[in-house]
Amino acid sequence: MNEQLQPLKKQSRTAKSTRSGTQDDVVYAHIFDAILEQRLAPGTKLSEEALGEIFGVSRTIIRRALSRLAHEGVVLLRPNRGAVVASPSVEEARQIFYARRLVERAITELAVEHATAEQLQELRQMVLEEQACFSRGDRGAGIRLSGEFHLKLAEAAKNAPLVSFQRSLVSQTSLIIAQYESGSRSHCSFDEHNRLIDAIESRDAERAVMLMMHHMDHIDDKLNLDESGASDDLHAVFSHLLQTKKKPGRSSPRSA
Amino acid sequence: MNEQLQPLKKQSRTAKSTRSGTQDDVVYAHIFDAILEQRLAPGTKLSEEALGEIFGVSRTIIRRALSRLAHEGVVLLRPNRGAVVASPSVEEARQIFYARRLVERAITELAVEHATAEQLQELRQMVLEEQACFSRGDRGAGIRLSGEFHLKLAEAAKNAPLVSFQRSLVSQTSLIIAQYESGSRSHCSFDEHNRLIDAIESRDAERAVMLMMHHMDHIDDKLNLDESGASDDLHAVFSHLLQTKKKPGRSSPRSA
DNA sequence: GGTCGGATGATTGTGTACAATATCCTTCGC
DNA sequence: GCGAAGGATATTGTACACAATCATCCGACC
Repeated sequence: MNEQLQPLKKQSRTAKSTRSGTQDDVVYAHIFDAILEQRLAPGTKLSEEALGEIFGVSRTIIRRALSRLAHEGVVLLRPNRGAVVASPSVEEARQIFYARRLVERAITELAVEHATAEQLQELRQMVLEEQACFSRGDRGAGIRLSGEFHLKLAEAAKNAPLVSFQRSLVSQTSLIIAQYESGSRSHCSFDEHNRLIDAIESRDAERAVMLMMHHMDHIDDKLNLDESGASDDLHAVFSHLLQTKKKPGRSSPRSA
Repeated sequence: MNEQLQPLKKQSRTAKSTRSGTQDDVVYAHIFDAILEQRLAPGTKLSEEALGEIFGVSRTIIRRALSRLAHEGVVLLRPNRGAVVASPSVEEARQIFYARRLVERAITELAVEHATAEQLQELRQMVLEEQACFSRGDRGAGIRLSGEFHLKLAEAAKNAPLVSFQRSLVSQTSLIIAQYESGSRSHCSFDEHNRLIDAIESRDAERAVMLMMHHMDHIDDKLNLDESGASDDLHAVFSHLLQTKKKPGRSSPRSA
């Protein structure tokens, strides 16, 4: 399973800008990208020693990176049993999407208020890159860039706590998309992203929020959360045999 | 400055239930409590070696605990320069309160929908404890318990990402209260908490949300964020001399 | 006299060794 | 043949030692 990760020492790659230069940022970014681009499947065990050897650093660094990833929810850290790539359940996915609608709405409103011309320009640039990825057939990078678009939008909202939360939500959303996406391609249709930028640029909060909410609808419409293929939760698999059934009860804060 | 922390090995104290028993949880909880109860003032340097000696563990454990605290925003981790207790600026406080209104609204709606009788009972119990603390004059523990009330409410909402975010927001809010609170006492008036539980118990979402929003109003009304006493930001201190002034522009999502 | 520069001390960053725990396989008993 | 108990192996948890970096202080130079 080691070949799925980039060898090492190539920090000029797509992996996040490696701002402060400290080693664990590089490791963090690489594993992060690998998970989001689905080069690491959900449930894969992340051995500290193996990762350390791959990246040429000690377990100390790996451990820190895994800790950060765990805090963001893309890695599950089981005490004394090591780390695995997270595999969100359907219920967890629902909770994440609920939170995401909430945050995206607020971010959109704030972005309409605070986004600078420069930031809007950067957003347009990101949409172009995203489009290029999908047309190139690089699905993994497309999912990742699509997520980074939403993260960039959060930065334009100028609210640090929301940015931090959004980072966690976007990461997990990407994981969910990678896991539950049904057949149809063209995920975050870049067209929607572009129209969203238009609305923000014209400072039309109402329209921007509407577009964002529809965008969210389209994302989870493409997922088949209702009939998840395989599950490792025995109770969920055999739930139809149990007497105390739980209703799915889709709860989306669209009316809020 | 070492005497401000509890000696060690007293994990049956008020510090969080110490669930998994691992050492760093204990250390984390103790430092966390110390900060929230204002036994550690904002800006205080948190030396790894000193903390390690106090708690009788190695720097490895301390480092992990500090890392977690930094992720929650109550500790600032400066590369190569050590950790300090966070001291949120006025602008950061505003952003935190904005996010908190957003989250508290959603949590209240979800709690009305999902809170069990048992959870409501636990909430009432917490209000009693909180009340006891304030009447006993233990201001620090009062602030902390008041925060834990809001955290417990988040758990009743049954949305894991929101709980996690709320934990971070509540921690930082406590820090802000400890830092900016103006004269008047009786912070989170327990009465408001009680009425909130009533509304949730009667499944009256509209009233519960209204009470929660008023509760938020009362909290930041008690803070003097507009005329912060001292600041370490020179630009902020002498902003009236600068030509390009920034308007404060209070932005609260009350109309959302 | 003030400021720049270098040496010194302290503190954090990283690697590694050892201990504790979980997992897996073998073996024993039923 | 199946299940359970025990040990062997591998992996994580913790402590510690060394390297790198930063803050401070003192002296020299302008």
